[in-house]
Amino acid sequence: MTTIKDVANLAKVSPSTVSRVLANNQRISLKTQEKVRQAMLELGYQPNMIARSLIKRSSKTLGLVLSRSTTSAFTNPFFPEIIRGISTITQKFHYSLLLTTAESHEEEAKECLKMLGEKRVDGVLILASRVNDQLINQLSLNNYPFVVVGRIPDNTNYYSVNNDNVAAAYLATKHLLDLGHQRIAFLNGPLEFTFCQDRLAGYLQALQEYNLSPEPELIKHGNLSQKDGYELTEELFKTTLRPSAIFAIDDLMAIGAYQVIKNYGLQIPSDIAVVGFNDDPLASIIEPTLTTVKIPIYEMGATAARMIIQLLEESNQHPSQKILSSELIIRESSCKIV
Amino acid sequence: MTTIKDVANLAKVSPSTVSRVLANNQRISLKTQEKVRQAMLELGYQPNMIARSLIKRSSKTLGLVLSRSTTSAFTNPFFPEIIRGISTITQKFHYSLLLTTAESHEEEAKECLKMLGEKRVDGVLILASRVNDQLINQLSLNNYPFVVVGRIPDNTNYYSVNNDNVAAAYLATKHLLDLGHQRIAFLNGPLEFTFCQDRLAGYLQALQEYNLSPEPELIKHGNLSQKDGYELTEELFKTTLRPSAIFAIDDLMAIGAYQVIKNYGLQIPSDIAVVGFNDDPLASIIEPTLTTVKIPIYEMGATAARMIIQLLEESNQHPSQKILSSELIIRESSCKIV
DNA sequence: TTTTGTTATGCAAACGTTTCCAAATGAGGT
DNA sequence: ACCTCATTTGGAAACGTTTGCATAACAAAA
Repeated sequence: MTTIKDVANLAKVSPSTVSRVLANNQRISLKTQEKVRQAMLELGYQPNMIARSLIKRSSKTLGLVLSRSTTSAFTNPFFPEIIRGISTITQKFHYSLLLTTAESHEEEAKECLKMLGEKRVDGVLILASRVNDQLINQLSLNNYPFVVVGRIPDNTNYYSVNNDNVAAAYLATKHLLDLGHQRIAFLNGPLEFTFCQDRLAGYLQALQEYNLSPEPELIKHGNLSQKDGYELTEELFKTTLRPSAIFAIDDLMAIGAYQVIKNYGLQIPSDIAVVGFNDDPLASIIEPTLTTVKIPIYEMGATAARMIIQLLEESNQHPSQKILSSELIIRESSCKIV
Repeated sequence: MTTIKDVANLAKVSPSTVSRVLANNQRISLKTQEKVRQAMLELGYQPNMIARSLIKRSSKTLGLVLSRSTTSAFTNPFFPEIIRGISTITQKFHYSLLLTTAESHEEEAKECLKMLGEKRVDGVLILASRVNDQLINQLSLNNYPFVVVGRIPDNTNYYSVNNDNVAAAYLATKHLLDLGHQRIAFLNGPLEFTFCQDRLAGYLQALQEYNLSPEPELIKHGNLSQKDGYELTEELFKTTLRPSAIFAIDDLMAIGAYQVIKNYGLQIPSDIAVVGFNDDPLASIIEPTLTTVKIPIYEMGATAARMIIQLLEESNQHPSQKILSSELIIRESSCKIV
């Protein structure tokens, strides 16, 4: 391996000088700079980041743990997109990204704390927060730098990036109300996730604005899967009065609803309108194409990454919450019934 | 930060002893082991992996670069699945995974060599190999440990994991031939990818077995996208004699073909049968459901990870190629015409 | 020439581990 | 009690950097 000493020897200077050239230190004469650069080139020198990390007490690495449970990340386009957003920024700022997967939330927390404790990463990005998240507590207890993608309940005193779940769900519901629908079912996910709470809030807010009182039998909870979308819709269809529209908290659930609706020989949107969430690639391919809310996933990842890097590099930061806005994409599944 | 010295002080032993307890060295008396463990617990000690990496000359980290161009990784389920496979194994063997994204193949190569040169990672996993891959040459030139997921042209003298592309494409084509199809179009990807070459080979092999000579106008090349699937199928439909079946090298292309077929008012599979590749979640949702080849993506990732870890930890390894078999999943798009 | 001041460079310590080698400890045999 | 030998422990160097401090080099002022 070629080290800084080899370069120093070849350039006939001390290692310190080489180090300073590496750091673009101004107090090195142009002559020596040139000499050193030449030597580095000649030897194909690349600094050892491990050694640098040790003395700098910073690995210049961010941690990301993908939990299987987190919004069923693995079948979801969420996952690759957010990584792309994060990665673009980390690269731009010469950071690395350490990735771990976990099968459960407990494991996710464990991995997170381990990465930080072992000094492998300088900070972590947390995806999708829950109502009573021990991990968040532990992180702030240890003063570990972190940014969460999602909303943290109650306490706003953290760094976070989120999309406007309340507003988006409100808009989606309003869209259905404006089409004349009165009985709008809501297929929700587990309430332990704050985004599920928020989208429910948006849904309720829209109903209220139209002076409709929410009907408990129209609000169902399940996992964010096609299967649960299917089953919950079947339940809905067994109620006395069927809904005329379904708002699903995830496109996959909407797909599940599609299947039940078709099984019943009903037409979308004339018999039942459907709106999803996430703008899964599926949404524009399935028939009829699915109206859905498009979240700026890439941007959220990028923003979160920028935020934590800033937090790591500038001392005078204080907690901030960023909210990015989503967009309702209207497609066939909720077009006007002519 | 609590270091090994703090533990040593508290346990009234030397740092060396603590280190040995950490490494489960047998030559430490049970008494001291107990003392040290107690002290570690009390202080909540976690070893600094950076320091360890420096002296051990190993970061216990694997590198993975996802290139945008690589099989259009980002819209593809390939990407999350292979990461899951890799990550499961890295965790099991106490390795980490360093992830980078790149927008082009050149950038991918650059990032790869950088991670290795800077000693951030001990070895890398390369996805989807190309016909004339400079990266592979550079890696082996530098004696960097790597495993490729895919097939390397010509030279077999590397570590690799692949699925049985030739056999799988052969089987898929044969399946169509057995259904009585004679004019089977093949929507292929860029021939610079070895997997495209291999699947073409399988297709040709099946034709040959049925004494059919391949017709150039039935073999089209494009990118692995829905858009190109659409456009290539439109081209196909302008030929004198339309194909009676389409074999697409990727499900997304098959979806593109679906749209053209439907635009022409034709029925799948009665007018035209379609077979895809990859078993994208879409395949089982789209109507009619799509016959496709299911690749053991997770297993490929896991196998590749196991392979490189073995290569890193055991000195007496020599290059080996593993081939995992795929499975043809027959669905509505190619069922028997009754 | 000497002094002063600035600028460029080198020395050595430090980061938190691991591991070689030597020393201390203790048990068993005389 | 002493010696031998095996076992357990500690001291110190090493990994490849960065950086505070000191000094060398040199130009400008006296």
